[in-house]
Amino acid sequence: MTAREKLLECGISPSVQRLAVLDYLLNHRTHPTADEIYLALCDEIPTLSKTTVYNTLKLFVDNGVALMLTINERNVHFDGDVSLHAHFYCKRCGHLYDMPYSGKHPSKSRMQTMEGHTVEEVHQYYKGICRSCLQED
Amino acid sequence: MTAREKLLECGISPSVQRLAVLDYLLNHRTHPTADEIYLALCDEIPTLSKTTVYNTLKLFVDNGVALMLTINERNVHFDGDVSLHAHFYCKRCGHLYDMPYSGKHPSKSRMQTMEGHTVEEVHQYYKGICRSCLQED
DNA sequence: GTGCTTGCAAATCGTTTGCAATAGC
DNA sequence: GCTATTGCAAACGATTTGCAAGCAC
Repeated sequence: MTAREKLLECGISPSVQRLAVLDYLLNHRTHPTADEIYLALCDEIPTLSKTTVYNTLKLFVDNGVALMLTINERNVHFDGDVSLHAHFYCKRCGHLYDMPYSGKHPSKSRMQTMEGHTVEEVHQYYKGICRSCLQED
Repeated sequence: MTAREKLLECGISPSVQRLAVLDYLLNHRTHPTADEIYLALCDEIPTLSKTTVYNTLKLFVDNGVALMLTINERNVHFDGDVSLHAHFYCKRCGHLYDMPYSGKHPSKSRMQTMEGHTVEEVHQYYKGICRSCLQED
């Protein structure tokens, strides 16, 4: 499915800016911050503003097109892969790795109830020192 | 174990301010923010500064006395319960509930390796609408 | 009296807001 | 033309920093 089709499916009108942000998310599985996305797209769309990037990412998160990762307390990171998976955050270099999810998988129906609460999102992450940083020691 | 003993055990000198913050965390399982802790302790310790609360919480997190919860992208919350458990965050009221951890429990030895990374912390949380907010609908 | 701890004030910076300009049907 | 979208500039607010004063052994 193309980025354009994905947006149309969610009822989001595919403006140049929105397509560029979604394309970036789908082609760069680096869990970028809003700022990283903004800087990367500046060349391509010189008039792009950071506000639009923030607006667009919020729209994507609200519509289930992207995930908001709040692992790093300084910046929010975004993930275009909305499938159930975990992350590993390196305290030394700040890199975010994808990891398999190790918890109970929620039932097929997207909505699940736990202790009376309606669960809409499931998050799991690990923190530590990544293998790349460990090699440098 | 008293708060004082806990601090001594970790090699943290138990100042009035540090004891007050730890006491607050252990007696209020509400996952408070730095600001909430500051406001609550202002009466007790009129000279307390927010900087000291931030310094103290950082010290606690670095020494495994408290957990830093970055679920809410606006404020960091803190938890004096460092045992392995999950959280539920209500998108409507912002309340944080304790939940059982549903993933694989890490091995007894505190350090665990996953895909070559050294894991020091494991986090799991859910987001949705809590039972209290659901009743209001 | 030396080193750790505290606390004020200012700075930082990621993010949000207000609002006017623009684009697309 | 009307509505949705964009983007600038300013505001916001949680957290950090620099540094001087205070405390404790």
